[in-house]
Amino acid sequence: MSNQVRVRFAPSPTGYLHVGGARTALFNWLYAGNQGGKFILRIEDTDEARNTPEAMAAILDGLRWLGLDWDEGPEVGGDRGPYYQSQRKGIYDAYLAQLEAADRVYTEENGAVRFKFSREPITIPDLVCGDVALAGTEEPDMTLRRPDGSYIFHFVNVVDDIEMGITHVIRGEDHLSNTWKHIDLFHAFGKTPPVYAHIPLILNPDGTKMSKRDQGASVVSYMDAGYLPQAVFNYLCMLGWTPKAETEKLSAREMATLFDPKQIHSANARFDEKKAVWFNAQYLRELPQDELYALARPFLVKEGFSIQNEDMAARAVYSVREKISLLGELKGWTHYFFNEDYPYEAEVVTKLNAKTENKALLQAAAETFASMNQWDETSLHDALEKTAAAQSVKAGALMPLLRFALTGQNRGPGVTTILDLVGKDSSLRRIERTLQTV
RNA sequence: GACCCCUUCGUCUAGCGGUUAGGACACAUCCCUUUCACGGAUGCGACACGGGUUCGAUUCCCGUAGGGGUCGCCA
Repeated sequence: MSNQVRVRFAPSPTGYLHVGGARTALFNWLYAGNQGGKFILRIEDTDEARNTPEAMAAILDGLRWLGLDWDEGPEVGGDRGPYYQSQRKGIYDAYLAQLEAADRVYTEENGAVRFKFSREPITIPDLVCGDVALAGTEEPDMTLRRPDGSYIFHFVNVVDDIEMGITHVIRGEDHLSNTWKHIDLFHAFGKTPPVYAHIPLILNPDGTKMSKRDQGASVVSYMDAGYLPQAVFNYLCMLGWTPKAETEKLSAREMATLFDPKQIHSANARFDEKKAVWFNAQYLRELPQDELYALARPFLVKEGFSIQNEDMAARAVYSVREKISLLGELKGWTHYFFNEDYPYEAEVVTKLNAKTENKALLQAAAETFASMNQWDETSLHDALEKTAAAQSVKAGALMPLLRFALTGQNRGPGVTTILDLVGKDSSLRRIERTLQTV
Protein backbone atom coordinates (compact mmCIF):
# COMPACT_ATOMS: atom_id res chain seq x y z
CA MET A 1 0.00 0.00 0.00
CA SER A 2 1.53 3.27 -1.02
CA ASN A 3 1.13 6.49 0.86
CA GLN A 4 -0.05 8.30 -2.21
CA VAL A 5 -2.70 10.91 -1.61
CA ARG A 6 -6.15 9.88 -2.80
CA VAL A 7 -9.03 12.32 -2.67
CA ARG A 8 -12.54 12.09 -4.02
CA PHE A 9 -15.52 14.12 -5.01
CA ALA A 10 -18.71 12.22 -4.24
CA PRO A 11 -21.75 13.96 -5.67
CA SER A 12 -25.26 12.65 -5.51
CA PRO A 13 -26.94 12.89 -8.93
CA THR A 14 -30.15 14.49 -7.74
CA GLY A 15 -29.83 17.79 -9.62
CA TYR A 16 -27.41 20.02 -11.42
CA LEU A 17 -23.85 20.73 -10.32
CA HIS A 18 -24.01 23.34 -7.58
CA VAL A 19 -21.25 25.97 -7.29
CA GLY A 20 -20.59 24.79 -3.76
CA GLY A 21 -20.08 21.28 -5.03
CA ALA A 22 -17.97 22.55 -7.87
CA ARG A 23 -15.71 24.37 -5.46
CA THR A 24 -15.41 21.25 -3.31
CA ALA A 25 -14.41 19.30 -6.41
CA LEU A 26 -11.98 22.06 -7.34
CA PHE A 27 -10.18 21.93 -4.01
CA ASN A 28 -9.96 18.15 -4.12
CA TRP A 29 -8.58 18.31 -7.65
CA LEU A 30 -6.04 20.95 -6.63
CA TYR A 31 -4.90 18.91 -3.67
CA ALA A 32 -4.45 15.80 -5.76
CA GLY A 33 -2.48 17.87 -8.23
CA ASN A 34 -0.41 19.43 -5.50
CA GLN A 35 0.42 16.09 -3.91
CA GLY A 36 0.85 14.11 -7.08
CA GLY A 37 -2.12 12.07 -5.90
CA LYS A 38 -5.28 10.74 -7.46
CA PHE A 39 -8.61 12.50 -7.83
CA ILE A 40 -11.48 10.06 -7.74
CA LEU A 41 -15.06 10.64 -8.75
CA ARG A 42 -17.61 8.51 -6.97
CA ILE A 43 -21.33 8.69 -7.58
CA GLU A 44 -23.42 8.41 -4.45
CA ASP A 45 -26.62 7.14 -5.97
CA THR A 46 -28.02 4.97 -3.23
CA ASP A 47 -31.28 6.85 -3.20
CA GLU A 48 -32.90 5.44 -6.30
CA ALA A 49 -35.99 7.56 -5.99
CA ARG A 50 -34.10 10.82 -6.33
CA ASN A 51 -31.38 9.99 -8.83
CA THR A 52 -31.77 10.70 -12.53
CA PRO A 53 -29.58 10.09 -15.59
CA GLU A 54 -30.02 13.75 -16.52
CA ALA A 55 -28.60 14.89 -13.23
CA MET A 56 -25.76 12.44 -13.65
CA ALA A 57 -24.92 13.87 -17.06
CA ALA A 58 -25.21 17.44 -15.81
CA ILE A 59 -22.69 16.78 -13.08
CA LEU A 60 -20.18 15.11 -15.37
CA ASP A 61 -20.61 17.88 -17.94
CA GLY A 62 -20.11 20.53 -15.31
CA LEU A 63 -16.95 18.93 -14.00
CA ARG A 64 -15.55 18.50 -17.49
CA TRP A 65 -16.41 22.07 -18.42
CA LEU A 66 -14.36 23.26 -15.47
CA GLY A 67 -11.52 21.06 -16.59
CA LEU A 68 -11.75 18.74 -13.60
CA ASP A 69 -10.63 15.45 -15.03
CA TRP A 70 -10.74 12.49 -12.68
CA ASP A 71 -8.19 9.70 -12.44
CA GLU A 72 -10.73 7.09 -11.44
CA GLY A 73 -14.48 7.07 -11.75
CA PRO A 74 -17.37 6.90 -14.20
CA GLU A 75 -16.39 6.54 -17.85
CA VAL A 76 -12.76 6.36 -16.81
CA GLY A 77 -12.64 3.26 -14.68
CA GLY A 78 -10.00 2.34 -12.15
CA ASP A 79 -9.12 -0.69 -10.05
CA ARG A 80 -11.15 0.38 -7.00
CA GLY A 81 -14.51 0.39 -8.74
CA PRO A 82 -17.29 0.21 -9.42
CA TYR A 83 -17.60 3.95 -8.84
CA TYR A 84 -21.36 3.97 -8.56
CA GLN A 85 -22.60 3.12 -5.10
CA SER A 86 -25.67 1.52 -6.63
CA GLN A 87 -23.33 -1.19 -7.94
CA ARG A 88 -21.50 -1.91 -4.69
CA LYS A 89 -24.12 -3.68 -2.63
CA GLY A 90 -22.01 -6.82 -2.21
CA ILE A 91 -19.21 -4.78 -0.68
CA TYR A 92 -21.57 -3.12 1.76
CA ASP A 93 -23.05 -6.46 2.76
CA ALA A 94 -19.57 -7.75 3.56
CA TYR A 95 -18.72 -4.73 5.63
CA LEU A 96 -21.99 -4.97 7.49
CA ALA A 97 -21.13 -8.58 8.29
CA GLN A 98 -17.91 -7.33 9.88
CA LEU A 99 -19.88 -5.11 12.19
CA GLU A 100 -22.25 -7.94 12.99
CA ALA A 101 -19.32 -10.14 13.91
CA ALA A 102 -18.01 -7.42 16.16
CA ASP A 103 -21.43 -7.02 17.75
CA ARG A 104 -21.64 -3.38 16.73
CA VAL A 105 -25.05 -3.55 15.07
CA TYR A 106 -28.52 -4.76 15.83
CA THR A 107 -31.59 -5.35 13.74
CA GLU A 108 -34.86 -3.74 14.59
CA GLU A 109 -38.23 -5.44 14.29
CA ASN A 110 -38.92 -3.95 10.85
CA GLY A 111 -35.56 -5.05 9.52
CA ALA A 112 -33.61 -1.79 9.75
CA VAL A 113 -30.06 -2.22 10.99
CA ARG A 114 -28.55 0.24 13.43
CA PHE A 115 -24.99 0.93 14.47
CA LYS A 116 -24.14 1.01 18.16
CA PHE A 117 -22.26 4.25 18.72
CA SER A 118 -19.21 3.88 20.91
CA ARG A 119 -20.37 6.94 22.83
CA GLU A 120 -16.75 7.77 23.56
CA PRO A 121 -15.46 11.35 23.19
CA ILE A 122 -14.19 11.84 19.65
CA THR A 123 -11.83 14.43 18.29
CA ILE A 124 -12.00 15.36 14.62
CA PRO A 125 -8.62 16.40 13.26
CA ASP A 126 -9.44 19.02 10.68
CA LEU A 127 -7.02 20.89 8.45
CA VAL A 128 -9.28 23.91 8.20
CA CYS A 129 -11.04 24.04 11.55
CA GLY A 130 -8.34 22.58 13.73
CA ASP A 131 -9.10 19.77 16.17
CA VAL A 132 -12.78 19.62 17.00
CA ALA A 133 -13.32 17.79 20.28
CA LEU A 134 -16.72 16.30 20.95
CA ALA A 135 -18.14 14.70 24.09
CA GLY A 136 -19.62 11.21 23.83
CA THR A 137 -22.87 11.42 21.94
CA GLU A 138 -26.37 11.05 23.32
CA GLU A 139 -27.95 10.71 19.90
CA PRO A 140 -29.88 7.54 19.09
CA ASP A 141 -27.87 4.86 17.31
CA MET A 142 -27.77 5.54 13.60
CA THR A 143 -29.39 3.48 10.91
CA LEU A 144 -27.00 1.77 8.52
CA ARG A 145 -29.40 -0.23 6.41
CA ARG A 146 -33.04 0.24 5.59
CA PRO A 147 -35.57 -2.56 5.89
CA ASP A 148 -35.47 -2.95 2.11
CA GLY A 149 -31.77 -3.72 2.26
CA SER A 150 -30.50 -0.42 0.89
CA TYR A 151 -27.79 1.43 2.77
CA ILE A 152 -27.56 4.85 4.34
CA PHE A 153 -25.11 7.59 3.33
CA HIS A 154 -22.89 7.55 6.42
CA PHE A 155 -22.23 3.85 6.07
CA VAL A 156 -21.54 3.64 2.36
CA ASN A 157 -19.52 6.80 2.48
CA VAL A 158 -17.15 5.35 5.06
CA VAL A 159 -17.01 1.91 3.47
CA ASP A 160 -16.16 3.40 0.10
CA ASP A 161 -13.54 5.70 1.54
CA ILE A 162 -11.91 2.64 3.10
CA GLU A 163 -12.22 0.52 -0.02
CA MET A 164 -11.02 3.27 -2.31
CA GLY A 165 -8.10 4.12 -0.08
CA ILE A 166 -9.13 7.72 0.43
CA THR A 167 -6.48 9.53 2.44
CA HIS A 168 -7.97 13.03 2.64
CA VAL A 169 -11.58 14.07 2.77
CA ILE A 170 -12.14 17.62 1.57
CA ARG A 171 -15.82 18.44 1.74
CA GLY A 172 -18.31 21.10 2.75
CA GLU A 173 -18.56 22.26 6.32
CA ASP A 174 -22.12 21.01 6.41
CA HIS A 175 -20.60 17.59 6.96
CA LEU A 176 -18.53 18.58 9.96
CA SER A 177 -21.26 17.89 12.48
CA ASN A 178 -21.65 14.32 11.25
CA THR A 179 -17.99 13.50 10.92
CA TRP A 180 -17.75 11.97 14.38
CA LYS A 181 -20.18 9.30 13.18
CA HIS A 182 -17.85 8.48 10.35
CA ILE A 183 -14.86 8.32 12.66
CA ASP A 184 -16.78 6.02 14.96
CA LEU A 185 -17.41 3.75 11.99
CA PHE A 186 -13.77 3.80 10.88
CA HIS A 187 -12.80 2.73 14.37
CA ALA A 188 -15.41 -0.01 14.37
CA PHE A 189 -13.80 -1.34 11.19
CA GLY A 190 -10.39 -1.09 12.82
CA LYS A 191 -9.30 1.59 10.36
CA THR A 192 -7.63 4.93 10.73
CA PRO A 193 -9.89 7.75 9.53
CA PRO A 194 -8.68 9.94 6.66
CA VAL A 195 -7.48 13.48 7.22
CA TYR A 196 -10.37 15.90 7.06
CA ALA A 197 -10.63 19.40 5.66
CA HIS A 198 -14.07 20.92 5.98
CA ILE A 199 -14.35 23.93 3.76
CA PRO A 200 -16.76 26.77 4.50
CA LEU A 201 -19.91 27.23 2.51
CA ILE A 202 -20.74 29.72 -0.23
CA LEU A 203 -23.41 32.21 0.75
CA ASN A 204 -25.59 34.55 -1.28
CA PRO A 205 -24.47 38.17 -1.55
CA ASP A 206 -26.83 39.03 1.29
CA GLY A 207 -25.29 36.46 3.56
CA THR A 208 -28.08 33.93 3.44
CA LYS A 209 -27.49 30.35 2.53
CA MET A 210 -27.17 29.74 -1.19
CA SER A 211 -29.72 27.12 -2.07
CA LYS A 212 -30.72 25.43 -5.30
CA ARG A 213 -33.14 28.16 -6.27
CA ASP A 214 -30.77 31.08 -5.87
CA GLN A 215 -29.13 33.10 -8.63
CA GLY A 216 -25.88 31.57 -9.73
CA ALA A 217 -26.31 28.37 -7.78
CA SER A 218 -25.96 26.18 -10.83
CA VAL A 219 -22.77 25.87 -12.82
CA VAL A 220 -24.93 25.84 -15.94
CA SER A 221 -25.96 29.42 -15.26
CA TYR A 222 -22.31 30.46 -15.69
CA MET A 223 -22.06 28.67 -18.99
CA ASP A 224 -25.23 30.37 -20.18
CA ALA A 225 -24.12 33.81 -19.07
CA GLY A 226 -20.94 33.50 -21.06
CA TYR A 227 -18.37 32.85 -18.40
CA LEU A 228 -15.16 31.10 -19.34
CA PRO A 229 -14.49 27.94 -17.34
CA GLN A 230 -11.03 29.08 -16.35
CA ALA A 231 -12.51 32.26 -14.88
CA VAL A 232 -15.10 30.37 -12.85
CA PHE A 233 -12.42 27.95 -11.74
CA ASN A 234 -10.17 30.78 -10.67
CA TYR A 235 -12.87 32.79 -8.92
CA LEU A 236 -14.30 29.86 -7.01
CA CYS A 237 -10.86 28.99 -5.71
CA MET A 238 -10.29 32.53 -4.50
CA LEU A 239 -13.47 32.25 -2.48
CA GLY A 240 -11.96 31.25 0.82
CA TRP A 241 -8.44 30.62 -0.30
CA THR A 242 -5.75 33.20 -0.96
CA PRO A 243 -2.53 31.79 -2.32
CA LYS A 244 0.78 33.34 -1.46
CA ALA A 245 1.24 34.86 -4.88
CA GLU A 246 1.58 38.25 -6.51
CA THR A 247 -1.75 37.99 -8.24
CA GLU A 248 -5.06 36.24 -7.79
CA LYS A 249 -5.29 35.47 -11.47
CA LEU A 250 -3.70 32.05 -11.69
CA SER A 251 -3.92 29.06 -13.96
CA ALA A 252 -5.22 25.76 -12.65
CA ARG A 253 -1.70 24.45 -12.77
CA GLU A 254 -0.31 27.36 -10.78
CA MET A 255 -3.05 27.00 -8.21
CA ALA A 256 -2.36 23.31 -7.86
CA THR A 257 1.29 24.07 -7.21
CA LEU A 258 0.43 26.60 -4.53
CA PHE A 259 -2.56 24.87 -2.97
CA ASP A 260 -2.56 24.10 0.72
CA PRO A 261 -5.85 23.21 2.41
CA LYS A 262 -4.56 24.60 5.70
CA GLN A 263 -4.69 28.05 4.10
CA ILE A 264 -8.41 27.88 3.45
CA HIS A 265 -10.21 30.54 5.43
CA SER A 266 -12.58 29.05 7.95
CA ALA A 267 -15.48 31.46 7.53
CA ASN A 268 -18.28 31.19 5.02
CA ALA A 269 -17.86 33.37 1.95
CA ARG A 270 -20.41 35.43 0.07
CA PHE A 271 -20.57 35.12 -3.66
CA ASP A 272 -19.40 38.34 -5.33
CA GLU A 273 -20.64 38.45 -8.89
CA LYS A 274 -18.68 41.61 -9.70
CA LYS A 275 -15.43 39.92 -8.93
CA ALA A 276 -16.37 36.79 -10.83
CA VAL A 277 -17.12 39.00 -13.81
CA TRP A 278 -13.80 40.75 -13.41
CA PHE A 279 -11.96 37.44 -13.59
CA ASN A 280 -13.91 36.59 -16.70
CA ALA A 281 -12.99 39.86 -18.38
CA GLN A 282 -9.35 39.17 -17.62
CA TYR A 283 -9.44 35.78 -19.31
CA LEU A 284 -11.64 36.94 -22.15
CA ARG A 285 -9.36 39.62 -23.44
CA GLU A 286 -6.29 37.46 -23.57
CA LEU A 287 -7.87 34.93 -25.92
CA PRO A 288 -6.59 34.90 -29.51
CA GLN A 289 -9.15 35.76 -32.17
CA ASP A 290 -9.94 32.23 -33.29
CA GLU A 291 -10.39 30.88 -29.77
CA LEU A 292 -12.54 33.81 -28.77
CA TYR A 293 -14.70 33.39 -31.83
CA ALA A 294 -15.15 29.68 -31.29
CA LEU A 295 -16.53 30.43 -27.85
CA ALA A 296 -18.50 33.47 -28.94
CA ARG A 297 -20.18 32.03 -32.03
CA PRO A 298 -22.87 30.09 -30.15
CA PHE A 299 -23.88 33.30 -28.42
CA LEU A 300 -24.25 35.09 -31.76
CA VAL A 301 -26.30 32.22 -33.12
CA LYS A 302 -28.45 32.23 -30.01
CA GLU A 303 -29.23 35.89 -30.68
CA GLY A 304 -30.35 35.00 -34.16
CA PHE A 305 -27.63 36.98 -35.92
CA SER A 306 -27.16 35.97 -39.52
CA ILE A 307 -23.49 35.32 -40.03
CA GLN A 308 -22.65 35.82 -43.70
CA ASN A 309 -18.92 35.92 -43.34
CA GLU A 310 -17.20 33.92 -40.61
CA ASP A 311 -13.95 35.83 -40.87
CA MET A 312 -15.70 39.16 -40.61
CA ALA A 313 -17.72 37.88 -37.66
CA ALA A 314 -14.59 36.68 -35.92
CA ARG A 315 -12.92 40.03 -36.42
CA ALA A 316 -16.03 41.86 -35.25
CA VAL A 317 -16.11 39.88 -32.02
CA TYR A 318 -12.40 40.36 -31.55
CA SER A 319 -12.80 44.11 -32.01
CA VAL A 320 -14.99 44.34 -28.91
CA ARG A 321 -13.14 41.87 -26.71
CA GLU A 322 -12.06 44.58 -24.29
CA LYS A 323 -15.52 46.07 -24.05
CA ILE A 324 -17.28 43.03 -22.71
CA SER A 325 -16.87 41.00 -19.55
CA LEU A 326 -19.19 38.13 -20.43
CA LEU A 327 -19.89 36.54 -23.78
CA GLY A 328 -23.55 37.15 -23.06
CA GLU A 329 -22.88 40.88 -23.49
CA LEU A 330 -21.85 40.39 -27.11
CA LYS A 331 -25.31 41.14 -28.44
CA GLY A 332 -25.32 44.81 -27.51
CA TRP A 333 -21.86 45.32 -28.90
CA THR A 334 -22.06 43.48 -32.19
CA HIS A 335 -25.67 43.37 -33.43
CA TYR A 336 -25.09 46.14 -35.98
CA PHE A 337 -22.36 44.10 -37.64
CA PHE A 338 -24.96 41.53 -38.62
CA ASN A 339 -27.95 43.71 -39.33
CA GLU A 340 -28.24 46.99 -41.19
CA ASP A 341 -31.66 47.73 -39.70
CA TYR A 342 -30.27 48.47 -36.28
CA PRO A 343 -32.24 50.94 -34.17
CA TYR A 344 -30.92 54.39 -33.36
CA GLU A 345 -30.57 54.98 -29.67
CA ALA A 346 -32.43 58.05 -28.43
CA GLU A 347 -29.26 59.81 -27.39
CA VAL A 348 -27.86 59.34 -30.86
CA VAL A 349 -30.86 60.91 -32.53
CA THR A 350 -30.64 63.87 -30.22
CA LYS A 351 -26.98 64.43 -30.93
CA LEU A 352 -27.30 64.09 -34.66
CA ASN A 353 -30.05 66.68 -34.70
CA ALA A 354 -28.29 68.98 -32.28
CA LYS A 355 -26.42 70.81 -35.03
CA THR A 356 -27.66 71.48 -38.53
CA GLU A 357 -24.23 70.97 -40.05
CA ASN A 358 -24.01 67.38 -38.78
CA LYS A 359 -25.84 65.95 -41.75
CA ALA A 360 -23.68 67.90 -44.11
CA LEU A 361 -20.63 66.40 -42.47
CA LEU A 362 -22.01 62.91 -42.88
CA GLN A 363 -22.85 63.66 -46.48
CA ALA A 364 -19.32 64.82 -47.10
CA ALA A 365 -17.89 61.69 -45.53
CA ALA A 366 -20.18 59.54 -47.66
CA GLU A 367 -18.99 61.30 -50.79
CA THR A 368 -15.40 60.71 -49.80
CA PHE A 369 -16.05 57.03 -49.15
CA ALA A 370 -17.86 56.65 -52.45
CA SER A 371 -14.80 57.81 -54.31
CA MET A 372 -12.38 55.48 -52.52
CA ASN A 373 -10.77 52.54 -54.25
CA GLN A 374 -8.64 51.37 -51.33
CA TRP A 375 -10.73 50.20 -48.34
CA ASP A 376 -8.56 49.54 -45.32
CA GLU A 377 -8.13 51.18 -41.96
CA THR A 378 -5.15 53.28 -42.96
CA SER A 379 -6.78 54.64 -46.09
CA LEU A 380 -9.98 55.25 -44.21
CA HIS A 381 -8.19 57.12 -41.49
CA ASP A 382 -6.42 59.36 -43.98
CA ALA A 383 -9.64 59.97 -45.86
CA LEU A 384 -11.42 60.98 -42.69
CA GLU A 385 -8.67 63.38 -41.70
CA LYS A 386 -8.85 65.04 -45.10
CA THR A 387 -12.62 65.21 -45.11
CA ALA A 388 -12.63 66.80 -41.66
CA ALA A 389 -10.02 69.34 -42.74
CA ALA A 390 -11.97 70.15 -45.89
CA GLN A 391 -15.06 70.77 -43.77
CA SER A 392 -13.06 72.88 -41.30
CA VAL A 393 -13.74 70.59 -38.37
CA LYS A 394 -11.54 68.31 -36.29
CA ALA A 395 -11.59 64.61 -36.94
CA GLY A 396 -12.83 64.31 -33.38
CA ALA A 397 -16.03 66.02 -34.43
CA LEU A 398 -16.63 63.80 -37.42
CA MET A 399 -15.87 60.44 -35.84
CA PRO A 400 -18.78 60.34 -33.37
CA LEU A 401 -21.24 61.25 -36.11
CA LEU A 402 -20.04 58.39 -38.24
CA ARG A 403 -20.25 56.02 -35.32
CA PHE A 404 -23.86 57.05 -34.77
CA ALA A 405 -24.67 56.51 -38.40
CA LEU A 406 -22.86 53.20 -38.73
CA THR A 407 -24.06 51.59 -35.52
CA GLY A 408 -26.95 53.56 -34.07
CA GLN A 409 -24.98 53.71 -30.83
CA ASN A 410 -22.45 55.95 -29.19
CA ARG A 411 -20.03 53.25 -28.22
CA GLY A 412 -18.07 50.56 -29.97
CA PRO A 413 -14.76 49.87 -31.69
CA GLY A 414 -12.83 52.53 -33.57
CA VAL A 415 -14.79 54.06 -36.44
CA THR A 416 -12.25 53.02 -39.04
CA THR A 417 -12.43 49.46 -37.72
CA ILE A 418 -16.19 49.44 -38.15
CA LEU A 419 -15.96 50.90 -41.65
CA ASP A 420 -13.38 48.33 -42.61
CA LEU A 421 -15.38 45.43 -41.22
CA VAL A 422 -18.77 46.27 -42.72
CA GLY A 423 -17.24 47.28 -46.05
CA LYS A 424 -17.74 50.11 -48.48
CA ASP A 425 -21.20 49.26 -49.78
CA SER A 426 -22.71 48.67 -46.40
CA SER A 427 -21.06 51.77 -44.97
CA LEU A 428 -22.63 53.92 -47.68
CA ARG A 429 -26.03 52.31 -47.16
CA ARG A 430 -25.82 52.90 -43.43
CA ILE A 431 -24.98 56.56 -43.81
CA GLU A 432 -27.70 57.01 -46.40
CA ARG A 433 -30.29 55.37 -44.14
CA THR A 434 -29.26 57.61 -41.28
CA LEU A 435 -29.57 60.70 -43.43
CA GLN A 436 -33.03 59.61 -44.51
CA THR A 437 -34.47 58.46 -41.18
CA VAL A 438 -32.93 60.48 -38.42
C1' G B 1 -33.92 22.74 22.23
C1' A B 2 -28.80 20.40 22.13
C1' C B 3 -24.16 20.31 19.88
C1' C B 4 -20.50 22.15 16.21
C1' C B 5 -18.11 25.95 12.98
C1' C B 6 -17.40 31.13 12.14
C1' U B 7 -16.81 36.91 12.95
C1' U B 8 -10.63 42.24 9.78
C1' C B 9 -12.64 47.77 4.64
C1' G B 10 -19.36 47.15 0.92
C1' U B 11 -17.33 41.94 -0.88
C1' C B 12 -13.06 38.13 -0.99
C1' U B 13 -9.04 38.23 2.18
C1' A B 14 -3.40 38.98 4.43
C1' G B 15 -2.14 39.06 9.42
C1' C B 16 -0.27 34.06 13.32
C1' G B 17 1.55 39.89 20.74
C1' G B 18 4.55 45.49 19.11
C1' U B 19 2.42 46.90 11.42
C1' U B 20 1.20 54.11 9.26
C1' A B 21 -3.56 46.92 9.77
C1' G B 22 -1.41 44.99 3.43
C1' G B 23 -3.72 43.29 -1.28
C1' A B 24 -7.85 42.15 -4.82
C1' C B 25 -12.97 43.34 -6.55
C1' A B 26 -16.39 47.33 -6.20
C1' C B 27 -16.81 52.65 -5.74
C1' A B 28 -14.86 57.96 -6.51
C1' U B 29 -11.46 61.36 -8.92
C1' C B 30 -7.62 62.27 -12.43
C1' C B 31 -4.58 60.83 -16.81
C1' C B 32 -4.85 58.44 -21.64
C1' U B 33 -8.59 58.76 -25.61
C1' U B 34 -12.86 59.75 -32.08
C1' U B 35 -17.08 56.81 -28.34
C1' C B 36 -17.33 52.84 -25.02
C1' A B 37 -13.88 50.22 -22.82
C1' C B 38 -8.68 48.73 -21.55
C1' G B 39 -4.62 50.59 -19.05
C1' G B 40 -2.11 53.89 -15.43
C1' A B 41 -2.34 57.02 -10.90
C1' U B 42 -4.65 58.59 -6.53
C1' G B 43 -8.42 58.31 -2.99
C1' C B 44 -12.50 56.29 0.14
C1' G B 45 -12.87 52.29 3.39
C1' A B 46 -12.31 47.30 8.50
C1' C B 47 -10.22 44.47 13.38
C1' A B 48 -18.80 42.81 16.06
C1' C B 49 -19.26 43.97 21.53
C1' G B 50 -17.76 43.21 26.79
C1' G B 51 -14.42 41.24 30.14
C1' G B 52 -9.77 39.22 31.15
C1' U B 53 -4.09 37.51 30.29
C1' U B 54 0.10 40.73 29.10
C1' C B 55 4.63 46.05 29.54
C1' G B 56 1.61 45.70 25.07
C1' A B 57 -3.90 42.92 21.99
C1' U B 58 -6.65 42.48 15.40
C1' U B 59 -3.65 38.40 17.16
C1' C B 60 -4.30 34.30 23.38
C1' C B 61 -8.66 32.96 27.01
C1' C B 62 -13.90 33.58 28.65
C1' G B 63 -18.61 35.58 27.78
C1' U B 64 -22.44 38.19 24.74
C1' A B 65 -24.46 39.20 20.12
C1' G B 66 -24.82 37.93 15.11
C1' G B 67 -24.20 34.47 10.87
C1' G B 68 -23.85 29.37 9.22
C1' G B 69 -24.28 24.10 10.05
C1' U B 70 -25.86 19.32 12.20
C1' C B 71 -29.06 16.41 15.18
C1' G B 72 -33.35 11.32 8.97
C1' C B 73 -34.85 4.47 7.54
C1' C B 74 -31.76 12.33 2.37
C1' A B 75 -27.02 12.75 0.48
